[in-house]
Amino acid sequence: MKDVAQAAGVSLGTVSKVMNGIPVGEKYRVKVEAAAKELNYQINQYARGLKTNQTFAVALILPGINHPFFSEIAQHVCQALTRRGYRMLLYLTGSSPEVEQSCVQMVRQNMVDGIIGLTYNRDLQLTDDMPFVSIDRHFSSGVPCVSSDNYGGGRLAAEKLLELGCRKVAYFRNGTTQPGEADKRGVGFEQECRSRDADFEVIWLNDEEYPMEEFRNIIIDRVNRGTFDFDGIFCSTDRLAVFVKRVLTELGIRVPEDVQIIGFDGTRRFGEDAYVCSTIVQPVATMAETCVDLLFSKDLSRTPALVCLPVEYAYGGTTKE
Amino acid sequence: MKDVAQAAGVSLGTVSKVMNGIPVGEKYRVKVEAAAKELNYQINQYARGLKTNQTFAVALILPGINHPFFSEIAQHVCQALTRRGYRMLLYLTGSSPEVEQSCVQMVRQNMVDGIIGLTYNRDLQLTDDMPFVSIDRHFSSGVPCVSSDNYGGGRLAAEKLLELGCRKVAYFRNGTTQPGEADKRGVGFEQECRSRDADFEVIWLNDEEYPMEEFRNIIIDRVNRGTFDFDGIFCSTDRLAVFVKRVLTELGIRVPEDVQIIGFDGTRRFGEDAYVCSTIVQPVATMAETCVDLLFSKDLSRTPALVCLPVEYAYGGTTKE
DNA sequence: CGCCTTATACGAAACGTTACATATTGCATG
DNA sequence: CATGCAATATGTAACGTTTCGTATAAGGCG
Repeated sequence: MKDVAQAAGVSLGTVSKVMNGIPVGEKYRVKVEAAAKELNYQINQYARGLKTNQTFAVALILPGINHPFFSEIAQHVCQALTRRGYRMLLYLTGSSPEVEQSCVQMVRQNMVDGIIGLTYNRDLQLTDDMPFVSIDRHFSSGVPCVSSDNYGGGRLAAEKLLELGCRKVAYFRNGTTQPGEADKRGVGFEQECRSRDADFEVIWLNDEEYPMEEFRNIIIDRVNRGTFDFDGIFCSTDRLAVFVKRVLTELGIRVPEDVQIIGFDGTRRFGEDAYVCSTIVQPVATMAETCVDLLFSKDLSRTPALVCLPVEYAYGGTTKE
Repeated sequence: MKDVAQAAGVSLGTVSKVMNGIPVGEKYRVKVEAAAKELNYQINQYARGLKTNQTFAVALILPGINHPFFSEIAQHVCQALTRRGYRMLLYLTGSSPEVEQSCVQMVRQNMVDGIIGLTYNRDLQLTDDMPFVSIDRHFSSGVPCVSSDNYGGGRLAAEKLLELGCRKVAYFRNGTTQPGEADKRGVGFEQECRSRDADFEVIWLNDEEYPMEEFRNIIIDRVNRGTFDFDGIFCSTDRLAVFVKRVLTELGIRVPEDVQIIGFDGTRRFGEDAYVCSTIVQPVATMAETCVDLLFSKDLSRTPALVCLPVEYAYGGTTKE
């Protein structure tokens, strides 16, 4: 910058103004721009960040990125940020609370302007001076949380299964014991079943103790005992739904003729528009963009604490319709 | 840091040393560490970066992240970087040369310590002072390129198809006209066919002009004319392979009984270990880690210009075995 | 006990910006 | 033509680190 100033015969302050688009005398601006191009000058964001405490960077914290749901979130968050001239730091935690905490730590050091996080650590210490938007997890304090309508999705799943003729339905759930918005899927499902006086059961395996494979044993066990009397299953994720479908098929139980299955997420087949199973579709793109919007809303404290985006049902072959 | 120094009754230099793990008198170290914890001191990476020109950040440039191949790359690169105490900036280009160039630009401003890029822009201007490792694209200058053994993969595909009994095989390719390492898939395929005196044909659609859907028209057209005489197809990507399989199935052509198909990448079904099609598997994890290794190798100029990682064939239902 | 050597903490300068107070310019007015 | 005022460029002091030359303390030896 010093070189540019010298080459253009102006002061540093003037160069600074030009680089920031602050109005400056026409002839000066031209000279500075010429000199900058000539010298291939690149502004040093680290010096700027040091001075302004603005870094034009946002951190995205995710458990991983190998799941379509996560990678879609990342994709849309990244695009939304780029559109606003921001860049994205990606942190992958593997769902480990410790790693999650250390991310927040790192993120503070790196002085990003904000964080968007899909975390599981219930005691995550976030500094109140750091804009934070959470996905699928409602923190106590004034951190906004965006999620899809998990409760409504649960109800919708029950409604669909029952309207498609199921007599006894089940909710299969795996995942962490850490409380999150996703819990409401089960709540909605139960309530809808109750209000319809329908027979239902909940089978919940937390994956701290059991791998998803454990569902296989449970199913086989109940089949053997003759207590596998469901004709409709709502699974907490598409991943689980696909797995359950496979197990049932292996056992000679037909899907969807004998048992109908609905998943949650809206995961599509690779290279196709079709869904991997009948499912409750989360509006991932909208969720991601809402996160970014929220992060940039001027007054974070006066912002809605919980943004709940609408879900919809989609047919994917594991239900009759 | 000033506060910490004051609280500990030492100078800034001493605090700096403690924070960087440089040996310092025991009693000083203890006092400084206590004060730092007390004041919840966080080092300011921007100030440090300004001074040292080391940012402990690496940029990963990808076309997008919605494709399993890309997201796996991102996942492993991120993990490898984290393991080394680095963080990752993610840039998504959508395969646009302009965006790719502007990424390099941004990346220079942000003063990352290096770039790993999967780019298509053949005239990408990279500064020679910036460590750059390329995936699947061999630049002229001293930028190392890591890719899987595309040539060998092409030969392997031909070998497999022919050994599984195919009499006339084809290479279906879509993608950019921009030259890249992936071109060698076709070269290897052709050579293996020639050396076996086998009948083969190449159908290449660049997606600047045609969407992948165009393959449907070509296939239908040839079926109608009676010139669809292949019994083995090697597709440049799994994506294309899956598509072609679907088209053939729609036309009543059985896969793999009538036509066997091999793809490229090693994409797995969602939630299963199985591959989406019979395929040549790229060692994505190794590729990603090699990129990071290369980026950190002391003397980038004396580093191999092209690292070629072994591929392997995997059965995925679209071949007889 | 004093001097010299070695080790180690100190202090100031610098990294590349921005922002504010000050100086300069240009222009209109009396 | 001098004066005053507005507009605009200049110069300088930070921002929070690291680094390096200098000063100080500690320890060993004569």
